[in-house]
Amino acid sequence: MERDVFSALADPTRRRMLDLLVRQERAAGELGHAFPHISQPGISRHLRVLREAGLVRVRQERRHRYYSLRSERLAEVDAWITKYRGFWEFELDSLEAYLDSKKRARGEHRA
Amino acid sequence: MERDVFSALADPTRRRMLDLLVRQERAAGELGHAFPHISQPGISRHLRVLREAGLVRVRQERRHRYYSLRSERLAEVDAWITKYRGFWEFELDSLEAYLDSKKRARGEHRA
DNA sequence: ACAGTATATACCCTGTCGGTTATCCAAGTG
DNA sequence: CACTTGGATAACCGACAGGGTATATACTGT
Repeated sequence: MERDVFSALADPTRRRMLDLLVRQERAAGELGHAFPHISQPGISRHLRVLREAGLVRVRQERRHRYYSLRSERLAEVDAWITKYRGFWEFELDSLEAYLDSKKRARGEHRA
Repeated sequence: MERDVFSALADPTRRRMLDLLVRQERAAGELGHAFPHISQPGISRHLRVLREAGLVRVRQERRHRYYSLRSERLAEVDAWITKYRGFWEFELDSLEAYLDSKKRARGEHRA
């Protein structure tokens, strides 16, 4: 338990699994069908990692185990990256300003 | 080259390095001082991973190599997580609505 | 040219990851 | 109860990640 969220997200298969869970919960087997090249135990272990990272929850109904997204941990990641958001907005602004100054320079040439 | 951003972010040391670069560029050695338990080559290799993931750029000046943040890739991660943002806002709304309905229920009891 | 500082690379070792097959368990069904 | 189905766990394996020490490279000042 208590596994690092970022390392859980490091694997592309697991990221795609989360993608599949955005709109609806899905049974483990259903998720598995999306990855025909991975064996059933492989799928099960990926799901375990996601569980241990707190990224999904499971609900048992009849014979099926339905996985669904848990928002909290993803929100943490979002919070982390928010620190940087201001930064790249600044960089893009700089680029824009640079291009803008160039354009203006050209304009002045012609004027 | 061309290394996966998510796996580069999977290591906590590398995340902290990025944190150190948010406000200013820093020389490799300067970054190293923040991690006294890791040897100089270890630091250098973490920086290489960040470089190969496109998360930082390097600039050589005199004897120093100054690392600074590159926004593009972080913006990609942000774009990825954006798909989920709506989701957890929905979940939080649901929670809020639930608590709200409870409060209202209590209110009705008293009323 | 030499010594010193800043950083990267080579090489090795160990632990973890992701995959596989075989097996187990739990739930539903005849 | 025996059988099937959905899914998790166990045991094993090759690849790789991340750490260390030793060494190479690059630039500076003398």
